[in-house]
Amino acid sequence: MDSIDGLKRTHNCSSLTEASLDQEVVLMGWVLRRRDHGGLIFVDLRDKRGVTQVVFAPEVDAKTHEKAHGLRSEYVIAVKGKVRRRPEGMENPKITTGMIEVAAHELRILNTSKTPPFPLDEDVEPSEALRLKYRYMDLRRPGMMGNIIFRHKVAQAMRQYLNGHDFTEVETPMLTRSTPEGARDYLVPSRLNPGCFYALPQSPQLYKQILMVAGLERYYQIVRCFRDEDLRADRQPEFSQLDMELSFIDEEDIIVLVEGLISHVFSETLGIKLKTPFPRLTYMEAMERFGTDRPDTRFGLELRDITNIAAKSGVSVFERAVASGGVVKAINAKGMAGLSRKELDDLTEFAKGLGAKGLAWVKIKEDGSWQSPIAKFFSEDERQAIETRLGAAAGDILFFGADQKAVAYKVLGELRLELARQKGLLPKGVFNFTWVTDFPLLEYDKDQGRFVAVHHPFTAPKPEDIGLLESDPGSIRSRAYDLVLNGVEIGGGSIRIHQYPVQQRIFKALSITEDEARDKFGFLLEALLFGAPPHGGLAFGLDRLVMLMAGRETIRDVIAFPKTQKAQCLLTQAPAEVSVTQLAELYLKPGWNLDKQGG
RNA sequence: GGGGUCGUAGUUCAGAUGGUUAGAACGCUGGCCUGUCACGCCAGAGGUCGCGGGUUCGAGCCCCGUCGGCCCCGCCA
Repeated sequence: MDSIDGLKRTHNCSSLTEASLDQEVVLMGWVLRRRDHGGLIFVDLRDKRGVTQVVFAPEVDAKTHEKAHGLRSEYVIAVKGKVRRRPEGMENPKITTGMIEVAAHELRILNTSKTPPFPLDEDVEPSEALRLKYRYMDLRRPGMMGNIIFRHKVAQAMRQYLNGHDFTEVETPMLTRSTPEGARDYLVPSRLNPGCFYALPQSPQLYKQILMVAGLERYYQIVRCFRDEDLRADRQPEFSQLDMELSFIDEEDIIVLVEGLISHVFSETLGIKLKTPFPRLTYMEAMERFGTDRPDTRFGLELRDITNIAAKSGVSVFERAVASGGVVKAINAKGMAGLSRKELDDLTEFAKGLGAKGLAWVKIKEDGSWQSPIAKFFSEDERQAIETRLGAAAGDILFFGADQKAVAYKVLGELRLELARQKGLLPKGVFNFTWVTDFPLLEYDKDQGRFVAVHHPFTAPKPEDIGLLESDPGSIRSRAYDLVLNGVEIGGGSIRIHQYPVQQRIFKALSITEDEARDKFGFLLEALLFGAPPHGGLAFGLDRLVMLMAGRETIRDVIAFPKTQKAQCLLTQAPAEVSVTQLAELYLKPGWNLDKQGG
């Protein structure tokens, strides 16, 4: 093993071109591959930036050539040599440095490496468990390294834009208090306050509102948030938000600002010019046309309502659904009448898995007739009416969902996505943004027997709806807005309540008692009494945004050290048991791990 | 809490209906090779088939349990 002493790296492995011919250079990095021809040895040297071919030849330096025989994958080396043009016809157009090579006359082996647990070239994808255990090897792969660097660029572009718009970045506490509403908290016991716990923030919501009361006017923060809920491809227990809050603004100001921000980020990092303003949908429109509040607008297959036609048809499941207050929605899957019986059975199972009782379908045959288990129940007029409403033509297949609104929307909304996936209707490299506005402020929670906030309890109601707060809380619309990208919610926010009496009324509608409100949110309520300005904001899911921009399917690929679905870190083995002494200091009793403690 | 799927060599995978000694490719080790770039050629090593139990004359394959990765519902953003 050799020392780095006396050697200075002069270039990285992507920077050498024909402009550097005949220069003496020093490169340092990892051995990606060695092609040993006996008399001549090629090494692909990789560093953070790229790959450069190094040649070891006896006529350049016999000892160095001899030493290069011993190189193996992932050895860390430094080479000193001369940049030369590759012989005619030996260029490699696949790498940026493919026109040149470095003829090494000095080789230092700075470290050796065990044989990697999985190959670092990206032809075969190792299992995720292995990648996470050896994350440092996984991150060496150019794709993953690229993701991490790209994420940094996105964050920098965000900061650059906001710094230029009079925003101030402020850090808020990680050790905060647990509040009701929202997700389950991660708790941290307090040694100095026996029996008391901090909570890790689900978001800096209350702090950023307090900053507005403080008069900061424009705040942002790229901040870690924690939610102790079950994981998904796009959900980690800790995730990052670009969190923003502004004073003296309304919805329009925020939407315009965010469109500028996103456009700047896309332009700076991907070179893509986005078209603004982004399309907007109300929550109602989104639900009725796409069956979800986060519509993927990259393709059609929109939902249509045929409740009034189906109500009178002889199809008993339709009639029953309508009679019990439900709806009948339909999708026209254009040109998909070729779906096989097996495929239709699978789609039916898919629908049942989402709560549907079944999945009715109608194929429009070439002669215009209906092929369907339920065809016989419809009159000619009803068929006509349905075809007209759905724009149906020969070769189409229609799917129906008849149920309570929530179920019918969900089933057809998901079916729409599933059909799009199966038929390849989800183009890569297309970025369809949609604002969704006019969310309901409250929804009734059957389990708790009370209304709960759809967004959070500090969201302002629409002024024209506020009169309904006591009479019909479920119908009030809020001043909340979500930003959706390709069917993924990447941002959400609202105009907040800044007047004490309004906040009081909302708490009351949420069945939060005055005592409880004072106990849990007293500091905010009091702050509202000291000249709180009108304010509102928005938070972006940074991981999700970067994931979509990078064309990945899970946020784990854009997080350096993510956790598994069981919220474990395979690299560090966190979470882990702690000593009884540690527990005692925190006034916690051991013994809750019933399996291992034998009850 | 629930549903689905996967687990076989270092890696990615193949192993119909249960049947002799569990295979391939890449990687690894040794040898040869002066224009390769997924170098080539020759030889070789490498397996508790996730783990435990059961059925059977016989289990990688069947059954039960369990552990782990992933996807999804609920939950949550």
